[in-house]
Amino acid sequence: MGRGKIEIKKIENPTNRQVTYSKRRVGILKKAKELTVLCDAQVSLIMFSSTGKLADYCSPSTDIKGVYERYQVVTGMDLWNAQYERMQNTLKHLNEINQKLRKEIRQRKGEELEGMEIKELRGLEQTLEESLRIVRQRKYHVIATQTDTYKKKLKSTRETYRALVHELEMKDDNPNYAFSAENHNRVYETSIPMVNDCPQMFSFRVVQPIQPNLLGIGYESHDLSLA
Amino acid sequence: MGRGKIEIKKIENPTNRQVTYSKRRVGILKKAKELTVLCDAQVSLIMFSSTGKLADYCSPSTDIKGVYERYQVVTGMDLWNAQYERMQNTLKHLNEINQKLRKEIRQRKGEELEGMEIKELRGLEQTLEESLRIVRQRKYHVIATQTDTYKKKLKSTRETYRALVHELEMKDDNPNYAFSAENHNRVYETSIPMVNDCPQMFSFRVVQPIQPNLLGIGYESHDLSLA
DNA sequence: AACTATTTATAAGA
DNA sequence: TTCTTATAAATAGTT
Repeated sequence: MGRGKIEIKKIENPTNRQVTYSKRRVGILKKAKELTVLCDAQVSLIMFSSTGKLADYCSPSTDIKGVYERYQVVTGMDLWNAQYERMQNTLKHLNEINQKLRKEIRQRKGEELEGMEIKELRGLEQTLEESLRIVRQRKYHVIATQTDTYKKKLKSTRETYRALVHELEMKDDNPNYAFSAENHNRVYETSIPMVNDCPQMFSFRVVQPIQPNLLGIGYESHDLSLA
Repeated sequence: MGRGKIEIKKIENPTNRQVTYSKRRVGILKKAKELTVLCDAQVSLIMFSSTGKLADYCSPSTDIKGVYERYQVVTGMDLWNAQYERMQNTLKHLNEINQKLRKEIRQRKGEELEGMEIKELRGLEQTLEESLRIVRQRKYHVIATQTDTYKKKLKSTRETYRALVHELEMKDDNPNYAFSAENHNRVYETSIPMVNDCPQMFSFRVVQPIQPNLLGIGYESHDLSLA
């Protein structure tokens, strides 16, 4: 429909192609609109030119999303539902695991024991005894290790101190007195924080804290609710 | 372009509308194909007639999903990604929570204590002691309740028995002896299962089972790995 | 579904 | 790009 008939194949001249695209784009958009109005149809038309420019039309009775959803329903083609459902299932599965884990923790805490048989209660008691044994053992191990470390540090500090005192006595008549005094002071500064670092080391058998939940991370009441 | 010019407004006659739709549908599909070939464009055309019938075309260089995704990218319009990302985040969040729960359980079991300070270890020890106390208390409560129940049943059975023996003596000379004997037997049959139902009731202080994990549901090693 | 008079779209040129 | 215009193509009304 023009001055001459054209063959329907790619227009190689880019300028020509672009011009034809512009003209025909207007034409097809007009056709889409007319079809919508005349025939009460729903039409979605999306075009990308060879240069990547977008042009689109959608009947006013719907929108792109609506058209694609309807398309999915009619064709049975699956554009997103498979992935969506897969995620939904994973979510459900994760939630179930979550519930089981919480229940296990609650029972280990001694909550929610109502439904348990004697046999189960004895099993739970036993696992708790075992856990307690392991934790105590670990505690004593850590205490022993730390005590040992601090003893060594203390001994080393004492030796350094003695050496410096000795040095000081040797240089008592020396004019460089100030230099030795500096070292002297530094020894005391170094040893003080060692004691403050772990005050409970010297009282671990005396009093147990009264509050039940003094544990750090992992034992506070996390905000575990879902958004 | 026909015998007469028509106004672009809805064709009220349904037959006429359907005929026009059929003709124009063919026309616009042809236009879409020509545009694809001539101008090297990507075109997606989806139409629903007023009766709901679907007709569509898509350039062979792509597919519906591809066009749709490209459309999203170019327009910045968000059709599915928001929901998708929201789910992705929820999934991630749930996984993190599960990891924390697992860690708490492991620590309560006495595993993974390597990184813990003395203070934390003492807190854990304390909570385990408290849990153990509660579980024991509960166990004794259940045992006491059950023992009580069985004592009462036993007593009631004994009384029934005595009453029947009494009845038997009273009717000793009676010709209906067979009837009384039946009742007599039934009393024994009823009392036997009561003892078998709960054999551990009479031995709960004697021996603790050797296996550490005799607990029922909630304490087996669940398969908690994700699919 | 086919025909065809007419309208509409558009290729080529300006 | 836009306008013009000759011509091809689409299609409304008819059969």
